[in-house]
Amino acid sequence: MRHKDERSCEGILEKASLRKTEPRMAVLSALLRASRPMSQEQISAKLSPYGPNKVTIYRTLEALVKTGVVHKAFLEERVVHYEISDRCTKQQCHPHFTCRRCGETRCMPEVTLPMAKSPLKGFEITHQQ
Amino acid sequence: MRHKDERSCEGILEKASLRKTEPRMAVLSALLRASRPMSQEQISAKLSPYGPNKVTIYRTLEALVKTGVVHKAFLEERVVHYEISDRCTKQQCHPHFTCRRCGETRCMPEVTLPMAKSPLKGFEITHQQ
DNA sequence: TAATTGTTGCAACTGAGTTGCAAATAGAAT
DNA sequence: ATTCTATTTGCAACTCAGTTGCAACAATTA
Repeated sequence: MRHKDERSCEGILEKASLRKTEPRMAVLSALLRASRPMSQEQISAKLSPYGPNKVTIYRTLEALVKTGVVHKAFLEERVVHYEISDRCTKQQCHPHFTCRRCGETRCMPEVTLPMAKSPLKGFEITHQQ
Repeated sequence: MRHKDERSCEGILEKASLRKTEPRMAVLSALLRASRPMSQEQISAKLSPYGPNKVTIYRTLEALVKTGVVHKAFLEERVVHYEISDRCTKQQCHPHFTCRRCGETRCMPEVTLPMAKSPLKGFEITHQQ
C-alpha cells in the first residue's frame, strides 16, 4: 500500500517534471487517498503535525494545478478545494454533491454531463466545470 | 426607463418583504441593469460615489439571496459574484461562460442543462448549480 | 565537489468578507 | 403629523484564506 502509493506519487511528479520533494510527496499522497475535494487546511490536517508549511502546501497545489495533475473545485465556502484530476477528462470534471443536512461534499464521477456547445459565434468551449 | 426600473425594484422588495430603502433600491437596480454576475466591488463601482457602504451592500445581497431574488455565482476568482435569479428556475441556474483571452464572464441563459438524477440511494437532488 | 537552479519556511502582508455597536430611518400605531 | 419600535445603516476594528519577499536550504547539472 505504502510502496505502491509512494511509487505512483513519484511517477506523477516525474511526468509533471516537478522535483520529487518530501512536501510534494506528502500533499500528493493525501490527495490520492482522498475521495473528495480538500482544502489546504484539510490536507494539512491529514499530514503529520511536522508536515509541510502552509505556504508550501499552497505552492505545491499551485504547481500541481498548473501541470493538470490537480484541479480546483469551487464549492460554496469561499475556500478553494483541490482534487486529483484522474477521474476527469481534460475537458470536464465530474459534478459534486453537497448534502443539505450535514454539509458534506462528495464527488459523483458516475454522472457525466454533456459538453455544451457554445451559443456564441466565434467561441469554442474548451473546458467545462 | 428610470421609473419602470424603480417600480420593479419596489415590487421585488415588497414581494421579498424587505423594507424599501435607498441602498437596497440602488443595489437591486444595479443588478437588474447588469447582464453578468457582479461582485460587491463591481456593484459599488456602478453606484454613485456617495452610494451605500460596503457592509450595507454585503448585507443587502445576503438578504436578497436569502429571499431568492439573487443568487451567488462561484467563478474562479475567490470573490463571490451575485446575479438576479429571474432567468433561472428554483432548481437550477444557467451556466456561465468565461473567455480565456479577456477573462470576462457572461451568462448563457440559452443553454439549459439536464437535471442530474442522484446516483446515491436515498438522496434527492433539489438544486443544481 | 562546486555551481546553479528550484524549493522551503518564516514573518509580514493583502483583501474579501464579517461583527459589534451607536446613530439613523422605515413603517406601524397613535 | 407625531411618536414609537424594530430594522437598517455606517463606521471601525476584526477575521482568515491566500500571497509575497527573502534568506536558508536541497536537488540536479557541470
